[in-house]
Amino acid sequence: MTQFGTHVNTARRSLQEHDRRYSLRQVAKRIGVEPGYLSKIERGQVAPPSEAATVRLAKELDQDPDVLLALGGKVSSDLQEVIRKRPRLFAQLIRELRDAPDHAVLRIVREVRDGDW
Amino acid sequence: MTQFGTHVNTARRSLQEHDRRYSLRQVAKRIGVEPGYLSKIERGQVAPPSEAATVRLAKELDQDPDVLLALGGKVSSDLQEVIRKRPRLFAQLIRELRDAPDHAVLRIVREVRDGDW
DNA sequence: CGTCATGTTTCCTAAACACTACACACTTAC
DNA sequence: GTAAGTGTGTAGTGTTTAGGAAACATGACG
Repeated sequence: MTQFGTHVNTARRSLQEHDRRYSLRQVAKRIGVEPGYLSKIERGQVAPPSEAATVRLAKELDQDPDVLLALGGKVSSDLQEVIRKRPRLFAQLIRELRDAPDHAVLRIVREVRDGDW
Repeated sequence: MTQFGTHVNTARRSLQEHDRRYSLRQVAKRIGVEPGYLSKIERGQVAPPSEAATVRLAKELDQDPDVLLALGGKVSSDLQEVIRKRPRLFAQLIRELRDAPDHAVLRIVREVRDGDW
């Protein structure tokens, strides 16, 4: 289950092809972790990093933070906070939407965005 | 920030009034923790318990698990799983609904429940 | 009085989490 | 050919999580 590592490695190497500032060492330095640690992360030798480090990594590699967090088995803490503020409401909504097809959820997103409440 | 403890204590004592099977010790035994631990939980002397223990406690005290988890600063792992399976979609939806009034969210819940996709 | 049952206090800990430090081997650039 | 840069391996660290064990104090009951 190290989707996380391979995903990061692939993304980084793809950037590295055109820009040698995306070596493991340089990326590690920019996101503020030790090279050895990032190496192990990419090869799934350790668990995915903390939320904060994951988000920095996602930004650095131009990835969607929520997706990368998900690959790391996490959910963004700001989303969790939204749920925790109105647990009954959001729990019900999310469970209701668990098996809904993407397009149905998307339709709701658009509906809400066009703010007709 | 020990909303959790006082909430549990209040709920338990209110049950205890009419039914002495809801002493701290007996509840602790039924949910499978040591009395000393539950005591500390109720007085906020330790952090809220794990998700599993919180859910057992909620059921025992006839409380909504999602609400009690929220008071403990947690979000049910089954909800997290739903989000992690389609992170972009659900992240967008939840952020969109962050500031929506309850009745607007409820309307959507009903809409979805009446399954018109 | 003795013995339940109640809640509380103190002390301890095993496991998981999130990393750092540093030495190593190999390639590339000049 | 050496200096710089690349990725990797081994070992160890501090912190947090999630409790358990056992003794203690208090009150009610028969």
